[in-house]
Amino acid sequence: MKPVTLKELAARLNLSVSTVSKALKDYPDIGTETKKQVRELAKSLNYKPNTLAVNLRTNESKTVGLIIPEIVHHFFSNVIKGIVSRAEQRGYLVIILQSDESHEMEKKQIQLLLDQRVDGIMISLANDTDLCNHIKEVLDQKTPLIMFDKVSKRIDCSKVIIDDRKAAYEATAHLIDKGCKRIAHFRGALTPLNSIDRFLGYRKALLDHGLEFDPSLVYLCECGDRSFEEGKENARKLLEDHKDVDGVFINTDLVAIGALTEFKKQGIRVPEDMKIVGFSNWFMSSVISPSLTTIDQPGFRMGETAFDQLFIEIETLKKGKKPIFKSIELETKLIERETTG
Amino acid sequence: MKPVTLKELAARLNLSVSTVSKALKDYPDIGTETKKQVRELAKSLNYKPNTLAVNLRTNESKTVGLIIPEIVHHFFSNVIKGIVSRAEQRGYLVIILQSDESHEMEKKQIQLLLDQRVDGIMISLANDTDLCNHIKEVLDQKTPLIMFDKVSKRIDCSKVIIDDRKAAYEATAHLIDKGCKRIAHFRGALTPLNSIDRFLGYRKALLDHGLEFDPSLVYLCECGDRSFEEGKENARKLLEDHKDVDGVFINTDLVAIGALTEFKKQGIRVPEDMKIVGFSNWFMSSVISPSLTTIDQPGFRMGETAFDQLFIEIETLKKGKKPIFKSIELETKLIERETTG
DNA sequence: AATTCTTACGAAAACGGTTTAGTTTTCATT
DNA sequence: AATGAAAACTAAACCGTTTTCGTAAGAATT
Repeated sequence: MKPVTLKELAARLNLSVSTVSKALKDYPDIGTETKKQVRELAKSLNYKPNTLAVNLRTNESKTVGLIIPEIVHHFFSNVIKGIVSRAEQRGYLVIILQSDESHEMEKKQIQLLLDQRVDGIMISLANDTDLCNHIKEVLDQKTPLIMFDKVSKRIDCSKVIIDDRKAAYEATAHLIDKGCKRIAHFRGALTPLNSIDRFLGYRKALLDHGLEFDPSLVYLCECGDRSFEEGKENARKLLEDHKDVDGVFINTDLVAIGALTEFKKQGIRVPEDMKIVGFSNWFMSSVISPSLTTIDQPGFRMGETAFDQLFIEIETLKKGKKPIFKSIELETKLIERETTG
Repeated sequence: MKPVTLKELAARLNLSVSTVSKALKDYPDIGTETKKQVRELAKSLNYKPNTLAVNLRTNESKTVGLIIPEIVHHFFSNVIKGIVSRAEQRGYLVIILQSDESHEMEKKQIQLLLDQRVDGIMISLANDTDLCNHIKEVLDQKTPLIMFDKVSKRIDCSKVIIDDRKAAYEATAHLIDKGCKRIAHFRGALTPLNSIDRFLGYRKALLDHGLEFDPSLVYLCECGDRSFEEGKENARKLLEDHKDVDGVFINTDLVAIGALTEFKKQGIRVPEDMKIVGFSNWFMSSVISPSLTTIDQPGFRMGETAFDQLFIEIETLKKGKKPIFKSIELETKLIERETTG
């Protein structure tokens, strides 16, 4: 019941292991008749090369690693899907690890992947990661690395991102276009580059359009498990603090939907009295009523792009060349729906 | 810049490769002084055993495969999370593949995983899978296999499931308890065992409680991408066809939320005029208004359990024993909320 | 007839560990 | 002095491929 090996094929055909190996790989120095025999026997015995041996010999594992902060998350699961689908096309397998937004975990997992000799690593950083020494080690080992979504400026590697600042600018400008005069912002956590940039885009849009930037109109939310509740709470506070607000740009759709729920509950008419723009284009956003205007954040495509770039770098490295690091910026798109109708 | 090998350590210490190997693995026949030296050098040179070589020699890869129909799915991403977390604790890595609900894909991916020599496989079947020859091959190769959620009776292996029939019975009985006299059911696709069992549980509950089973009250939905819309459509049809229905048990929360949305839109009061029970306990269900009564389907725990069982079987097999196949049934729980309040 | 070219195959090293089966040295036992 | 056992180490096989470097036989060239 042992799996068939080259050795066994060779023995049965009275050939050497090397001849059999070459025959199967279509080397030019093997006779056509021999090749035919070898192939037939291989097929009939259902021979499959032992990947473990091939990996050792060729020094590549045909697997890549993926580290994300949280698996159960609409955006990230789309990223996973994009990566997995592209990897499969190229004959690569994907190992997934979840950092749980913990810097310590991230460190361990990078070690795990390096120990496993993966051919490349893709990572979206945990919120609490700012020191990136553990990441540097990846580059030291010449293992190709792609950062996506939550990246660090301090690391010299390829990145796949969106222009959060520009997208947020567009979202806010859209509210202004639609006639909003006093626009609030529910921002994300303080450390991630993402939410900082979205905040900056929001502020710049205000100033560029001659509106005052009022820090008291900026509300914080962690955007974790309690996103929906945070949206409601922030909406409640906003209505208490500021009667004159007529628009709000919100860091994440789920928070936005929470806020929308609260607005409706309190009898605020959306979009007449209050316009809302979210971020991420979660599928529920198109389905609720009123449907949510939002920024489309292309998770699936980000995954695809990240893997494609990783693949390029793996191939380049195999040829002994030095890969060129790229920062790829994916287009976001404002999706106009009823909350700004 | 080459990674450090045993050979190099041996050369530096004037020892043989085998001594170094044993020293690092704490064999009893190596002197304490030698062990100390070896370990110190290994640490200072940052020696890491080459997993590829270890894998070949020990004939295990310390990786397991996971095949699911769809990654971007709340239930499955919870399963993934459960599996990944448990695997990591045990020093295993998880390779993820998505079958896209396609039997053909499933076949290819199983081959991929077997070729990769994973130590075990976990799978939730695609909807269109009924012939399971491709699965049999896994067992032929003595690769441990766990089926979860969508399983097949035809395969003799360990399974992790819930009692869909019982859960559906409980859901329906709850509606009856709350005074419903005429209860509809939005069922899932026709082939998966899951939705069949939920349907059967629904019917049995009706009959056991002296209510008539009326096939025209059963509506079909695919429960794919269009779930929400399907919920709305089915709700619309239901209201047209049957004025007297006062309760509905729905195959999936997302469909239920769609239906709820439609009911509200048409001025049907929930729960006064219409009571609803969903299935899966999606996080949105607790957050919408009125919040949705549902059956909690423990995705995370299912993932954990599936891996735990896989781990047991891998270990058993390593010892040369034959694993005992178990069918593990996880508890579901009725979560009472406002739609049956 | 001697030389060179092809053609078709095989031997063996290599990948980097693990493990079995020795081997040598030392020391205690009879 | 002969025997035995324990301690500490090594040689070598092995896992299953890949690939380099030969080599033998026959064909073609001079």
